[in-house]
Amino acid sequence: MVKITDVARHAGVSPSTVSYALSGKRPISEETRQRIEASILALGYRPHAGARALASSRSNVLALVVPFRSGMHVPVVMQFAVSVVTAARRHDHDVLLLTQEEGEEGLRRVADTALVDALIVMDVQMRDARLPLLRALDRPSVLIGFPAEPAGLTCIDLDFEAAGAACVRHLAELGHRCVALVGSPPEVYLRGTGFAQRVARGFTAAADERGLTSTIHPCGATQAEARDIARRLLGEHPELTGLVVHNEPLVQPLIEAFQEIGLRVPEDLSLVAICPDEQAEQAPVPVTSVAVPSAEIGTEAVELLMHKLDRRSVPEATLLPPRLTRRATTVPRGSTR
Amino acid sequence: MVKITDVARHAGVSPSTVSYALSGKRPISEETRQRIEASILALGYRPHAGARALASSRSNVLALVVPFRSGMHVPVVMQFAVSVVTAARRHDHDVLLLTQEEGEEGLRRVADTALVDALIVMDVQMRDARLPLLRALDRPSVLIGFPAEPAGLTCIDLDFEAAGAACVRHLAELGHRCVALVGSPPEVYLRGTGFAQRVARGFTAAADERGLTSTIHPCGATQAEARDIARRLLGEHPELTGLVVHNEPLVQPLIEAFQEIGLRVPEDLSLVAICPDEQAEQAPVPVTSVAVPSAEIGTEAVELLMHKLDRRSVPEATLLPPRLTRRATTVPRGSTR
DNA sequence: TTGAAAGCGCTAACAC
DNA sequence: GTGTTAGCGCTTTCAA
Repeated sequence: MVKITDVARHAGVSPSTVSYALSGKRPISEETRQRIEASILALGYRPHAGARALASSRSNVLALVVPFRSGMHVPVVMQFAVSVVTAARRHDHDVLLLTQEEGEEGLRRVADTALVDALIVMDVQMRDARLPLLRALDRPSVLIGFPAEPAGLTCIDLDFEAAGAACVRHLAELGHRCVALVGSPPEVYLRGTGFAQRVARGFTAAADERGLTSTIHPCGATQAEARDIARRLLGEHPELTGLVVHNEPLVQPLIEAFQEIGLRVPEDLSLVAICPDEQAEQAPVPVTSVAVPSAEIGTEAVELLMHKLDRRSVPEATLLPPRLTRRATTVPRGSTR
Repeated sequence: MVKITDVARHAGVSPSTVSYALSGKRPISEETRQRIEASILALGYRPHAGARALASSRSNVLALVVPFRSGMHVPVVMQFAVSVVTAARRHDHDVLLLTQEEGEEGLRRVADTALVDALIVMDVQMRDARLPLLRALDRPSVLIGFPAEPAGLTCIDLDFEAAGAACVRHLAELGHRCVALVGSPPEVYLRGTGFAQRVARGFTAAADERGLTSTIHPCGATQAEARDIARRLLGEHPELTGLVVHNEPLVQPLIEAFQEIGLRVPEDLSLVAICPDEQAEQAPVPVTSVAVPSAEIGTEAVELLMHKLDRRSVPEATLLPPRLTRRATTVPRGSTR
C-alpha cells in the first residue's frame, strides 16, 4: 500500500505538505502542488479512509435510514436514496444504508462509533420514537417529513398541505363543485405519518374556502379497493366531478375502476394526483399532478446537512412549494357532456 | 469520548485485554470478561470505527452497487438492498450504497481507500466494463448476474434459464401447445443483460423439447405496448393458449389488454409470470409465477462474501433453482371452453 | 490468562 | 510557504 509518506518522499516534501495540498487547508505554492499531484498520480496514492477518520474525526460518510413498510411507495424511496448518494458524492461524502428496522440502536451505533458524520432519516412519524435520540446525538441530522414537535430539529418535505390545496384550487378553477380525496391506506393515517393528514387538511381547507362539497377516503392500494371506492363515491356523491388522488399505486386502477362503472376520465371526472412526475407522464393518459419531488428533497437534505457540518445555520423547517402540472386528466366541468 | 483505555482502567485490566474480550480472539477468564462487560456498560463504551479500521485493516463495511436504469424493476432492487443490509448486520457489517453511475472509479475508490472490505455488484452485464477491475481488486466481490466470462469471479442469480423452462413445462403439462414469451424491454436485450437471454433460451429449449410452437417478444412496460403485443399475438398466433411474461410491470396491463380484445385469463389464455412472489400474490387474480427471490439472492450474496472474507472457498457460480407456484392464471387447455 | 508497547496512516498544532 | 512531530483510538505482536 502506498501511503502519504511515500508520496512526500517522491515529491521531495513533507507529509503534512501533501496532506495540506490534498485538503486545501493551507496555501501551497503552485510548483509544489504540481509536484505533489504528479507523485500522487505516479504512485497511485489513495488516502486510507480509516486513518483519515481517526486523525480528523471526520469519516465523510452520511447515514441514510430508509423505511420499508406497507403503504410506502417503493420507487419514491429508491429515487430518494439515489439522489442522496449523488448529492453526497458531490460533497465528497459516501452514504451508509440503514434500515428502519435497526431502530434507535442503529442510529446510536453509527453515530457513537463515529462511522458517520451525520444522518438523514426518512419516513418520520408525527410522534417518532427516534426524535429524542436525534436531538441528543452529537451529530447533525435532517429529517424527511415533519413530526408533531419539530423544534430543535431540521426537517424538510414537500408542503403537502399546500399540495392538497393546490389540487382543489385547480379543480375549482375548472368549475368543479364537488370533490373527493382518495388518500393513503388507513394504516398510514393511523400510524401518524404526517403527510397524509396534511394533504387532507389542505384539501378540506381549500374546498371550504371555495365553497366546494368535499369528502375524504383513505384507501388501500389494491384493484379491489379501487373498485369499492369508485362504487361508493358514485353512489354517495352522484354530483362528484373532481377527484384528488394521493396514493401512487392506486391512480391507474382507480381510473379503470371508474371507467368500468361508466365514468370516464376526464370527460366525466377530472383527476389530479399527488405523485412523481415520472409516473404522471408515463400513464396511458398523462395525469395532471402535483409532483412529489423525491430527488429534490434528497438533494436539498444533503445540502442542509453539509451546511450543518460546516456549522452554518439552517432553517428548522424547509417546505418545498407544490408544483402542479396540468396534463390530460383535468378538464372544465361539463366540457364534453 | 470514552475509549478503550478508559474501559481498561475502570475494569482494572490492560487495553489489550479489553480488545480481546471484545473480539474473542483469545481466551479471557470468565471473571475478567464479566468485569469488562460491566465497565463497558457503565461507561457506554463504543469502539471508534476509524481507529479499528486503521489498526485491523478491516472496516466491516460492504459496498453495494445498485443500478438505476430503464428496464430495471425498482421494487426488486429495493428489496434486494434491504436484504443485503439485513444480512450484513447479522455479520456485524454495514453497507455503503454506491450508484452504478459512479462506475469503475467508484469501485476503485472505496476499495483503495479501504472504506470497504468487499463489494456486491448488481445488474452485471454480459460484457461488463467493471469485470477486469473486479478481478484485479485486492478485495473480494460477489456479482448478481452472470457475465459472459465468469471465470475468476463469484456470481449468483436465479437460474433464469431453468425458470424459462419451468414455465413452459408447466404450460405443457396443462396441455398447451402454442406458447409465447413476452420479455423484457428491447434495450435490456440489447445491452446484454444476461437474464433476458437466459429466460429466452430456457423457454425455447423447453418448448422444442415438448414439441410446442413458441415465439418470443421483447416488450416495453407501457400499457400501449401491452395492447400492441396482445393484438399482434392474437393476430399472428390465433391458436395461442399459453403465455410466459418476464416483465414485472407489464403483467397486469397485459392481462387487461387481452381482456379488451376478448381473451380472458385464464379461461382463454393461461399465463405464468417470472416476478416477485409478493407481486404475484397481490394481483387481482393471483398469478401463477416463478419467483424472483431478491431477498434470498441478497442474503446469499452476503454469505458468500463473508466466506470469502474468511478465506474460505466458495463456488464461482451459484444458480438458485426456480420455484414455480401455481395460482389462478393457469388452467388446463380448453378447460372452460 | 494477561500486559506492555509498537505501530496502523493520517491530520493539525506548532515552529520556522 | 513548508517541515517536525505528537497524537487520533485501536489491534496485535511479543513477552511473561
